[in-house]
Amino acid sequence: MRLRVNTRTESQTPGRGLTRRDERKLQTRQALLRAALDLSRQGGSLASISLREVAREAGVVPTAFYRHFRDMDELGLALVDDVCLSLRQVIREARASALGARDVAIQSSVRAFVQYVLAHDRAFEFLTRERVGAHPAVRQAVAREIHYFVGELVGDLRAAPPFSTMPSDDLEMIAHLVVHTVLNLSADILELKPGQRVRAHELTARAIKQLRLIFLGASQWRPERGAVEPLPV
Amino acid sequence: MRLRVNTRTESQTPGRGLTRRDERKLQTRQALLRAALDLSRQGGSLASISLREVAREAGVVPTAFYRHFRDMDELGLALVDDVCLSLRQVIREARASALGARDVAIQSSVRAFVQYVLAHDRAFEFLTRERVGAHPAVRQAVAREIHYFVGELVGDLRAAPPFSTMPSDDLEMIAHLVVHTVLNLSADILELKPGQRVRAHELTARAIKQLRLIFLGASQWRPERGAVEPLPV
DNA sequence: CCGTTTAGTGTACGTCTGTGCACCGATATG
DNA sequence: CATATCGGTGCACAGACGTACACTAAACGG
Repeated sequence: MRLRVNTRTESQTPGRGLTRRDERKLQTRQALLRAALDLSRQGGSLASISLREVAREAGVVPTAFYRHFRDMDELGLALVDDVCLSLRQVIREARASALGARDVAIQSSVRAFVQYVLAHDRAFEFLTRERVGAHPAVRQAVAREIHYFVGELVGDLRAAPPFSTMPSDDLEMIAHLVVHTVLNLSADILELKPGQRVRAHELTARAIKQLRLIFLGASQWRPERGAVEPLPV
Repeated sequence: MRLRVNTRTESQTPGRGLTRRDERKLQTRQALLRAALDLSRQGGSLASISLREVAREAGVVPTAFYRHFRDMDELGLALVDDVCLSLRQVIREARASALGARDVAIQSSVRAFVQYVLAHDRAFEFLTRERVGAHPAVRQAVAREIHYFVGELVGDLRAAPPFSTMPSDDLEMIAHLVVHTVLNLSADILELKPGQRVRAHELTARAIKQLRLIFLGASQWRPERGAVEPLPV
């Protein structure tokens, strides 16, 4: 049963816009993506859910799946793109507000981040899981996204006093550490059952301390001593 | 076709020893565990392999599986125990040798760790993956193991000068950061294709720097400034 | 020695899976 | 307005899955 919305041939998006068919197609495509996201949440991972389940959840017959994706692998990649796209927006805002005074900024932006994680829990859960999940291509896509994000943080840091004179290697090393500390916080928080807000606060407090410690170390960091000899083996 | 090894009724393990049956059983039990480990490696995760696959790989008929485990979930838990047991030994040695001079110890013990990871790649790969895998019980088991390990590191650190006077909270916060930095290194290295030793060295060097930075921060850490106010929300 | 126990076998089932194919009907297009 | 396009449907199939059951034979304990 499908409602006929409008019989008039109105092309609300004049020249380059989507046709009604394209619009419909995009709609079920996103229904499939959403279904996969939801199922992979309760099912544990992408690898443990089936094409048929996804189609069923999306309200579509199994074979219709192929009009959008070749297989579950391809859907996985699309899902990474989709999730990361909507997340970048959100992260960019957080970054923007974190460029103030150092010490107080750590606390406030970590808290903002935690709020983002809780608000977009399905997305973060998906990423943390598929980062080490079964599909190599999906893993790489997530890794690329994280790398990209580390790069952005490097850019941000370079603007601040202690980092402006630092070699790129060291800067990236620090950004990498920061990002993974935060991702780790995210994973820990998402592991909690819905009721445990107290525990979430403990975890957040710990992460804040960890970041403070990292920035404390960074302020004392002397690049030249950081040289590491090659492996003797 | 099975060889009859010995017709004599010899009880080589006199009183408390295993009977021949128990011995046989334990043997196929470990064949099942090994099969699951191998398959979960190439298949991507425990969740994406089947009971039948495991049985096949172990060289037994599917229904024989039930003589050892109720289902794949239970095997997963057993596998965590098994893998962690054999790993603790190895880690304990690494810990023991890391209690020397601080700065040089970081470098050498990280390198030792990397060697351990490469030598026990199947085990580490399994743990990194199932840490955020599909089975909640398995996830918790891995988390418990990591927590246990953090505790051990706390004990080690307490022996050294800058940490002996530090509150337990802060000490645990630092140990947690160290452990996860190292786990992260492990995950990154295992993601590499077999041929990329150069890249492995880069990753190791970065992790060494990160740990140096952490310990640098730790040496400057003032506990009283670390207080974090409760969430306003 | 003889009866009991039990790890592993073989067969059999119902269910679910991915996917090929022919088809429909709404939409787009010349 | 006639025609071509194409997202979604329905059916069919072979194969893999988990698991129940009856069974065999080797090792056990009295």
